[in-house]
Amino acid sequence: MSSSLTIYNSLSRTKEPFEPLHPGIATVYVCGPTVYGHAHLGHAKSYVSFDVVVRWMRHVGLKVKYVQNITDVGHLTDDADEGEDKIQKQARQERIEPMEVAQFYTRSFYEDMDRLGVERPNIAPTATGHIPEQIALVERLVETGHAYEAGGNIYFDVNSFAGYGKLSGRTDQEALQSGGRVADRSDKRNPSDFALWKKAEPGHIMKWPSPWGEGYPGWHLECSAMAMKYLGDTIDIHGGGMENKFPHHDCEIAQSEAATGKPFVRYWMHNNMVTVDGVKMGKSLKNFINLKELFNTFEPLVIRFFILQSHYRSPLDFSEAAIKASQSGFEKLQETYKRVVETPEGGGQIDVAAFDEKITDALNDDFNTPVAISVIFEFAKALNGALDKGSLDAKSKTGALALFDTFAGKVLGILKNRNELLAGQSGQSARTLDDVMAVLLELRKEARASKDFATSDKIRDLLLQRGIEVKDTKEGATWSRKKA
RNA sequence: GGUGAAGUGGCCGAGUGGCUAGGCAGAGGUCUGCAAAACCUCGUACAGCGGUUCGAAUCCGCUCUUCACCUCCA
Repeated sequence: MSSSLTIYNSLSRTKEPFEPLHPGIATVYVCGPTVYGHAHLGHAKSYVSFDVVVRWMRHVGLKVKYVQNITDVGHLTDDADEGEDKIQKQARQERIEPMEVAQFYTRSFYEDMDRLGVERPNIAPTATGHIPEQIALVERLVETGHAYEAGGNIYFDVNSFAGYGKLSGRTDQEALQSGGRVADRSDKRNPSDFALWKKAEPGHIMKWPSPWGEGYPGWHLECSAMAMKYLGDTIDIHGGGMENKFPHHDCEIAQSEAATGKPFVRYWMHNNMVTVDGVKMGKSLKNFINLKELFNTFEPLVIRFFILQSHYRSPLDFSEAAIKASQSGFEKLQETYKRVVETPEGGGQIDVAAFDEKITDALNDDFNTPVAISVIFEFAKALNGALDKGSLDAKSKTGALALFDTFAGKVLGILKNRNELLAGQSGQSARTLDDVMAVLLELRKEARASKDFATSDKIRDLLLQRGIEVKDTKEGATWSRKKA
């Protein structure tokens, strides 16, 4: 009947059937944000995408253990022995403690993700909270000869690990060395070697004692240490943004597999970037779209819907026109859902199962949310056709609502809360509003019955001016709040 | 230079050997007192040039263009 889950594995560059290491349980690690600024649209694309990944796996019956870190050690602006800690820099600019920066932006991040309907990970470990684990991993690598000390820093010896660069395809050491910038001033044996632990320079605030003196962990270390701590030496899925394939993820593979001798990750998943006018959006470029600002113009769920209308592995080009188009479609789906809820039971029918299967197939095919959404649109069209005839039978109505609740709601998270949709809000003021609206619509109905269209149109127009839209249907007039 | 990805109708955006993607915008129609909403109909798109094939947007080659990564970044 229905297909089973396949995932595009960045490591093999093919779609593979998903078979977790331990049947029925999926371990998932996704690179979290570095908390030194507010979240932007790029974060939204990544975490909304993986939110659907997790939600879908849970829907198909897997028990998912989802870990997403918070990077609160601000790594350097480059991998050489220069540059400033990003969080420390922000702290200096804001004249506050580095940890205050991290806490502030961590809260900000979750605020934004909550509004986007992104479910919280099961475990959200911080880098600063796992310094001992990171030190232990470095010690293990030093003991096994995969790492060495030089000038107070500990580096991973890339030549000690066969297959370094297998994820990014960057295995040509000659090419890796061609940059040459690092080689000039570093103690590294090989320019590709990367820092596991760095000695704290004078003035460096975020530092910890270690067997090698006061210092701080290298950029790539925390993910390996925390993923293995909470999910085991071999994890099922590791996700993150494409730009982290190299060097970050290749380094994670090297240091983890060198330490354990076991495969680190079974399925690598990488989401594509958000672009603005065709150019990548990034923190270092000035073109990033701050989510809090975007939420002033568009509902968070519209942003989520916009993101899911393209595939996670495709780049998403941001433009106001594109989001507005999504908004129209989004509202159309909410309206259809509302119509189904409110429709009387009668003779109309719809074959829900066929749509259900198509959506399931789409999501099983590497989480193809755009296709799933297109099927929901087809479903809505079929439903509206049936509803235009006046009713739905009990089975069709129940099935249709279940489809919406399951796929649009539980899995994709693009369905408004039913109460919000139906009444605007619940509670006494809403009931009062309903009563008042009923009176107005009754007056308008009487005016229309006596062909006093001047009055009936005036009621409609005045309401519309205040954002309340009146629609005449076969069952009488209905109203809804319309956004500006 | 190296490593990857991609170029689809007005816009966004799936698909990937033959069978309608979908959304938005636009045109016509049904319904309506008029609207709105909904529904129906309408676009013969796949960068270019060759090749493979009965058949290619989909495979192969070349060309052009774009983007990402190779320094922090979801």
